[in-house]
Amino acid sequence: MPSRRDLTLVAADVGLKAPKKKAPPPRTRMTGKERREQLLDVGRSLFAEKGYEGTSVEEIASRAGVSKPVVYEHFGGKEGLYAVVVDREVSRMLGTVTEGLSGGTARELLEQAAMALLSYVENDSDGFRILVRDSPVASASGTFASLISDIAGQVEHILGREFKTRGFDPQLAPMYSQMLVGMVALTGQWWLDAQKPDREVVAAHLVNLAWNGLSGMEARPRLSSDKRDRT
Amino acid sequence: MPSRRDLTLVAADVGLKAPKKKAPPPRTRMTGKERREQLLDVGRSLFAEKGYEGTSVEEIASRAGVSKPVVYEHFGGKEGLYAVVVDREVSRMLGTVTEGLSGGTARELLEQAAMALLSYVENDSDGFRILVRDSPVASASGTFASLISDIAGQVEHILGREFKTRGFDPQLAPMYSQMLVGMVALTGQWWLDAQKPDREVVAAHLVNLAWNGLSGMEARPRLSSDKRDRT
DNA sequence: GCCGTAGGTTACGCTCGCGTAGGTAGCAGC
DNA sequence: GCTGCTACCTACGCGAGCGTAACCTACGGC
Repeated sequence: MPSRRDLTLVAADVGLKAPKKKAPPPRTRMTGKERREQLLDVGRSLFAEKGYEGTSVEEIASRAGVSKPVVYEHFGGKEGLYAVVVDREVSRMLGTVTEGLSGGTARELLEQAAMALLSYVENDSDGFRILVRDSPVASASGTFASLISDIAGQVEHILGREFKTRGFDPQLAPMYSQMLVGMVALTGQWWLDAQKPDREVVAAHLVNLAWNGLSGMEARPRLSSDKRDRT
Repeated sequence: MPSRRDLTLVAADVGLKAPKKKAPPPRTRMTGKERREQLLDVGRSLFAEKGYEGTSVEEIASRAGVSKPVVYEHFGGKEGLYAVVVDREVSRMLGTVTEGLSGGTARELLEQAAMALLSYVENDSDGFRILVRDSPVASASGTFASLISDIAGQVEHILGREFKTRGFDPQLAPMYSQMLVGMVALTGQWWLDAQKPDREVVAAHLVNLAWNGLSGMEARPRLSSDKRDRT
């Protein structure tokens, strides 16, 4: 038996790789941390593309240029990896949004939130896709609650406060949170597909509907932070 | 047709034990049509509960009190069954909504649509759950488009017309469709979970936000068709 | 009463994908 | 140069689940 394993490193990249879109993995040796991050990246991308169940551990490993046990070494399994990916993505999204809020009037806050959220969608579209999809077992087990629905729960508090000062029943905040989040979420998905209008334009229209309602909609809405003239 | 069939029919309706989880299979013999309908019912319920991939053909068959090949006989496979279930559900939903529209002002149409949609959610919650979930391979293949997003496309036309008469750019109709549909869809999901307010109340608030916007919201909105006093 | 057919069954083959056992290559540090 | 640790590998066990082949059975027509 030839024990010169380093040759396999050379031979590997020409290898009989999986179907189509495959780049020759350089088969590098990384530190634990590096590999872990890389696996998270690869996993995020694949989960976004094919969903949790549609993604196999083997594919993740192969895309990362390693073999399955490496994944199990780091995350204990598919669900472990997924959990970390989702957790990171949730906080990344919430971070992006809360960071984007600089205060001001309610209307301004709304605009800022819309812009921040669309930024997240644009910059981290894979993450957004994952959040929008239903979770692996969560949706199967017992009550039906998507990740976004959970996230909408986070909005309750902000909205609840605003409701109170405006004299509305704060008990209704959850419901309105769902409405607003649903509005943004589906629009975000649609926007990802047909990337037609710029982020600012989408945000302006989003705010237009949410703030003015159908009855008071402006034909060419603009964000208050925006100086340009747009459709 | 006078027949001993009747006996099996009597036994058959015992087989329509949709609500509960498991029961000893009564092992009835049905006609092709009956079995087909039953399988569709069972399939709908299971797909709603566990999603497409989470549901096995075996489980469908067993829940219907038959063996697997029966399913293949009728639908050619899991995907075939799913396709029929989805197709029926889409048209059932669209039917419910369009039926609920009796015309009038834009505002009235909106109210009617909201009420009709919530009726659908209430009466056919399994179907709604399926529509809200992502499709089997559709989401995996190429571009990302959920069923609801497709449905939102149907709304474009109605909205487009309204936009034209109101002097808005009808090119923007798709975007606003997504917003409105997303709003209703997520609210519907949330409502299924915590069945808190009555349908009329949810509809009233839905219309409140969609029509008046956050800036002009009423604290205790009512549908114009509603005579009662509500929160 | 016989028999065709609709409705159904049991029993398999096969693939995919999860998770694991057990071994190998390089890079410390003494 | 041996020891040992970290990163990584090949190779398998195994169950779930799709789909099929082949056989069974009761009912209703003639």
